[in-house]
Amino acid sequence: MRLAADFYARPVLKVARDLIGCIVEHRGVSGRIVETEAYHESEPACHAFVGVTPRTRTLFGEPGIAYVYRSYGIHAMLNAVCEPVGVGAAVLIRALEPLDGIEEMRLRRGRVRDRDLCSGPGKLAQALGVDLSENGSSLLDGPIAIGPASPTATRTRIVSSQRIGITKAVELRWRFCEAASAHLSRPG
DNA sequence: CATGGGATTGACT
DNA sequence: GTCAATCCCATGC
Repeated sequence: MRLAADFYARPVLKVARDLIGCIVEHRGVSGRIVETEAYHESEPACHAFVGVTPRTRTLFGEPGIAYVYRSYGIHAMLNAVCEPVGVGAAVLIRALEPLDGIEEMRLRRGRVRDRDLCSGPGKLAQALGVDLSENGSSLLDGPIAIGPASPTATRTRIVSSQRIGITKAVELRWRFCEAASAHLSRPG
């Protein structure tokens, strides 16, 4: 079961918070989301701040598609596009707790502690095998799937903090973490 | 067409 | 703690 389009067609801050605990899956490899960040066209840290360009076109597309881009020439970053068509906004998936396909993650990630298999946006994209060709693909029926959090899971405490690695709009506390998780990119 | 800057990571001192 | 890798693309001439 996957999250539906109307889940993504909401304010990006709400989606970022609600994605904590949800399950990302790609070709049999999956993990539980423990860290996200929200980005919105109204603030300069968001790629969409500059308007529609070849790079940002995906961000303005249908809610529920993937925005995948290359960071620092090396790493793939996986985002879920949010808000109505025409609004540039997305949630960056920053860390996962590995669930399925852990052996495959180890093969792709090399010799690291299991808690570091997906403890960062570049790491999790590598562990899942997500690449730039999946930019614009649908999370509703494409190769990357996001399913709801388990209803039986114990309710976890979610904390917000400043986003990581940006130089603009640093004051916004648009990062969301599962406080108790051992799989964060950095402590909450 | 040339330039510069990243929503990062891992290796190294 | 410091620092380089590496490439897409936005910007400016």
